Amino acid sequence: MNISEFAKEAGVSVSAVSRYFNDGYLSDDKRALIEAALERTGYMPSYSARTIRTKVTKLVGVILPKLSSESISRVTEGISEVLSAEGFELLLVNTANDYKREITSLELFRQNRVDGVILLASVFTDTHRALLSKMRVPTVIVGQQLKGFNCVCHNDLGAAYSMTKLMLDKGAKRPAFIGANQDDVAAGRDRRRGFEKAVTEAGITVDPKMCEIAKFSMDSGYEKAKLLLSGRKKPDCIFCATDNIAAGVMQYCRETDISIPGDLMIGGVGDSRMGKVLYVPLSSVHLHYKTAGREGANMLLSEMKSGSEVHRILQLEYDIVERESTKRG
Amino acid sequence: MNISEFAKEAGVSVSAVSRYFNDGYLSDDKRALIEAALERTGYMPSYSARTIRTKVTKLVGVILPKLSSESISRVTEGISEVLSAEGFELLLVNTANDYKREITSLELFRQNRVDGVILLASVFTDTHRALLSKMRVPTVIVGQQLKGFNCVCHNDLGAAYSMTKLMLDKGAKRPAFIGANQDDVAAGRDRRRGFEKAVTEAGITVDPKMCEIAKFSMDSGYEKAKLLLSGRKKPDCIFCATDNIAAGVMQYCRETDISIPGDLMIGGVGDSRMGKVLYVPLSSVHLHYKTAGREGANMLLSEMKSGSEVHRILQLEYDIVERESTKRG
DNA sequence: CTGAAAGCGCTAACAA
DNA sequence: TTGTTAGCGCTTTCAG
Repeated sequence: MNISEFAKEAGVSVSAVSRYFNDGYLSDDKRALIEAALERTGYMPSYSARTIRTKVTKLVGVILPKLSSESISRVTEGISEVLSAEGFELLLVNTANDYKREITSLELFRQNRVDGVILLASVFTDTHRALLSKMRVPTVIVGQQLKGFNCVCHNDLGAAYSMTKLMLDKGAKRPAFIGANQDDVAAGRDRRRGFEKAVTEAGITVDPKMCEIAKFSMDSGYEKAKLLLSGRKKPDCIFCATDNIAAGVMQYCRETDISIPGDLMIGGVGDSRMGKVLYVPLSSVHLHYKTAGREGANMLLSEMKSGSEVHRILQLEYDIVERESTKRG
Repeated sequence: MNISEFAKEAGVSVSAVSRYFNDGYLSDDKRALIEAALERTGYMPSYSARTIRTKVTKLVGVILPKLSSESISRVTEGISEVLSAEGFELLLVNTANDYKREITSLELFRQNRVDGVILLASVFTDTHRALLSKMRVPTVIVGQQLKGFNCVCHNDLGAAYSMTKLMLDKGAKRPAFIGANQDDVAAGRDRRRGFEKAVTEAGITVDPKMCEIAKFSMDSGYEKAKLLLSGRKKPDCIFCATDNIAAGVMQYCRETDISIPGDLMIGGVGDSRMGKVLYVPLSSVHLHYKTAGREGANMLLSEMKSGSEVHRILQLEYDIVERESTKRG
């Protein structure tokens, strides 16, 4: 059933029906007539027909690298909360860590189909940048800071610095690092820099042999821990760029009877649910993921309303959460 | 730029352009002309205009109760994997455990906007059922079994039965249960029935005082564990309807020095990542969440293709994963 | 193989 | 307030 059939059924004109659904002027009689017919028929206007006229889709494209990650799903939850309150739906693209799909989705969203885009990417290539600057819909990047674009990000450097400093202040002398892909500026590069800053400030020289790069997984953390802890110079603390990596390290320590925090302190980032229930509860840095999602959505919302081209960067702070894994002395 | 402007730019007719994008007949010359113009202009056809004619949105609505749950995100990942391979995008609605939003989203999807719907709900009311039978687009329910509708579900009863039996076979005599909301047929009712079946079969009478209902959270598991373990009749094993609940129980045991599995065996359901790294690794039942998502998507796909009205129910089996928390003798 | 033209269902300008 | 009507950008007959 379309609007004119429905109008006939209701005994009113098409414009009356259109006005009913668009807060237009309408007398109470007509309104009642329409509501009665609505009850009878269950008519609903077609979104696409509306979109073709108004150019408004009430859809926001969300591009993310994976779904089954605690941090990403928290961000998405924040996004969803704010946008759905404003009547937007999420058009979700899970790129499964495939850069190409990030590009094709951006391409897909570039022209039409959505009113705005939120991008949660880990690595930005030149292709990303080129495409992003050609976007014709408002776009916000969450979780990374990219000059010249709207971003909501975390203070990754500060988070890593504080966590490392915490362990150093407790007397650690041989700090080690297990980080993430350095092409990922936030979780990779900045967290490494934070670690290095704290170490250097403590008057210790950063030893490249004490630094490993892992994948975002427990297994990878386990492997890197084995590498670091079976060398001759043994670390007395390990800063891990994510809680997942830290959990892997802990697994290894458990199997090899390395006592935590006695022999080795461990610190992570992300304050995941898992960290709290590990066999030694994990000290970590709480990052405000859900808030990042909310703020990203708010930024997008105001961008969509104003249509302005001012770029803004919002950096969220962090909280140190100390648990047993660093509780020495 | 619209199709006719673009056609002019390319020096071909509107229909040629349309055919280019729709695998229609087209000579190589025109094809080349169009591709050249595409390069120049970056033109992309409008989805809504296409939809208004073809009635095809290439969108699937996915309704879920929350995002930040390991099981749900794994299901969603499976859905996304299959559907995106077929060129569909996901229109995601996070109802935040609000039944009303489930209803309004179903309502929203009922008529148009999406080509199909996948529903991950925990509780079905009469309103759900009424709305579901009025859906005009193919719909599949994942994670629950609802008579008369397309479902992909788990063998929740069997999973609970096997986990409980495992503990009973190891000599447990005073089994306890911490379950979920009984209105949730899968995670609530069926898992309870599975527990009861195993207990009864072992010649033990199910003691209602040994059964508690928790929320889907660690904290709630902790509280219920306190209740069960501070009574005078102390359980020697607890079957928990979810790993999260089990993690809470374990927290309590750790604080009160109850030894696992010596004093108490614990079994969960879901085989979450967390279970593996708990201070006592948790025995659990692996449910094939990602597969459930994939199969749900496949079912929807074939439903959308055939337009048939045959209802199918697919039940996936489970795997027991035994870890330390039940390793006795 | 090609192009002209008739809609798809809706909104909004315009005239009443 | 109301109703009529001209498009929005596209697909798809239909006649060539």
